[in-house]
Amino acid sequence: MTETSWHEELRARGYRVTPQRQLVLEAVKALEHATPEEICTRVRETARGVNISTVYRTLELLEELGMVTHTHLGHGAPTYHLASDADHVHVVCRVCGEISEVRPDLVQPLVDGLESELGFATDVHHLTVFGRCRNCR
Amino acid sequence: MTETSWHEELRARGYRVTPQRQLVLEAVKALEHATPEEICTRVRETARGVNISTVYRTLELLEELGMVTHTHLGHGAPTYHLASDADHVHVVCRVCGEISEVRPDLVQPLVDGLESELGFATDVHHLTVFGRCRNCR
DNA sequence: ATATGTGCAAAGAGTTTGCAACGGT
DNA sequence: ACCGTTGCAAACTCTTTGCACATAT
Repeated sequence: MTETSWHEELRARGYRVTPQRQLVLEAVKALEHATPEEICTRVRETARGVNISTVYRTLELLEELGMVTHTHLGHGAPTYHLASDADHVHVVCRVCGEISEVRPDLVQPLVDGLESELGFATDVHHLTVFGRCRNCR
Repeated sequence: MTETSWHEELRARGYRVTPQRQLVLEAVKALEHATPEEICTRVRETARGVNISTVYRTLELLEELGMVTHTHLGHGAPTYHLASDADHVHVVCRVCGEISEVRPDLVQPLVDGLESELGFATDVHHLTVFGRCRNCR
C-alpha cells in the first residue's frame, strides 16, 4: 500500500488523516511486534505527544482497515505489526521467552486440514505456537 | 491420576491438601474451559467460600504440578482444563466466537516441522487457532 | 461549519501481593 | 507447634469510555 493510498482509504470511509494516525502507523512499521505501550513511547519521541488511549483507538482502526494485525506472544499486552509483514508464524519459548518466526508453509497442512474438515478459514497471522526451544528443553 | 495420588504428590512436595484445592480441581474437571471467575463462582455454589485470589494461586499450583493447563480462547481471561483432557487443539471463530476442538494429529506436521527445523518442543495443549468458521466466512 | 478525533481522567477487567489470621501435618 | 495456606484489601497492568476541546475536511 502506498503512502497516499491509505490516506484515500481513510477518507473514503469518512475517517480523517491525522498526525497521530500517521505516527502510530510509522511506529508499528518501525518497531515490529510492538505493544501499545511501546508504540506510544516511540511516538512520543517524535516531539508530538500522543495519548495512550489514542494509540489504542488508532490500532483498532488500522486493524479494522486491514493494515495491521496483532498477536499474543505471551501473557501480557498483544504485539502489533504491519499486515504486509505478517507472512510468518510466531514460535515462542515459554521458558526463556525467545521469539522465532517460521515459514508459513509449516502450518499449511494444518490450514488445509481445518479447511477440509471444518470449512474453517485459519488466520495464520494470528497464530502463535508456544513450547520450549532447543536450549530450554 | 487417582484421587489419592495427587494428595500424595502435594504432600511429597511439602504442599498441603486443603478443601479449597480439592474444590478448585473438581470445578476445573466439571466445567471444562472455565475462566478463574467461573471456577470461583462454581466453587462458591458448594457452600464453602473460596476467594478469587486463592483460585488464582491454586490454578498456578495445579498447573505447575502438571494437573491442569490453560489456553487463551479470546481476548479475555484464560480458560483452564484438566491436563488429561487436553489432547485436542482449540479452534476459535473470531466472528461468532464458536469454539471447536480438533484431533491433535492435524497439527502433527507442524509439530514435526518445528522439531526438526528448530529443535522446538511444541506445547500442543496451549495451541489455539483463530480464524473464521464455515458460517462466518 | 461540522462532525470526527484527541487528551484527560476515571472506570473497568483481570491479576498479583502483603499481611494477619487460620488450619493441615 | 510449625509453617504452609487463606481471605481481605490494596495495588497493579492493560484497556475502554465519557466528555469537553481541538482540528481535518
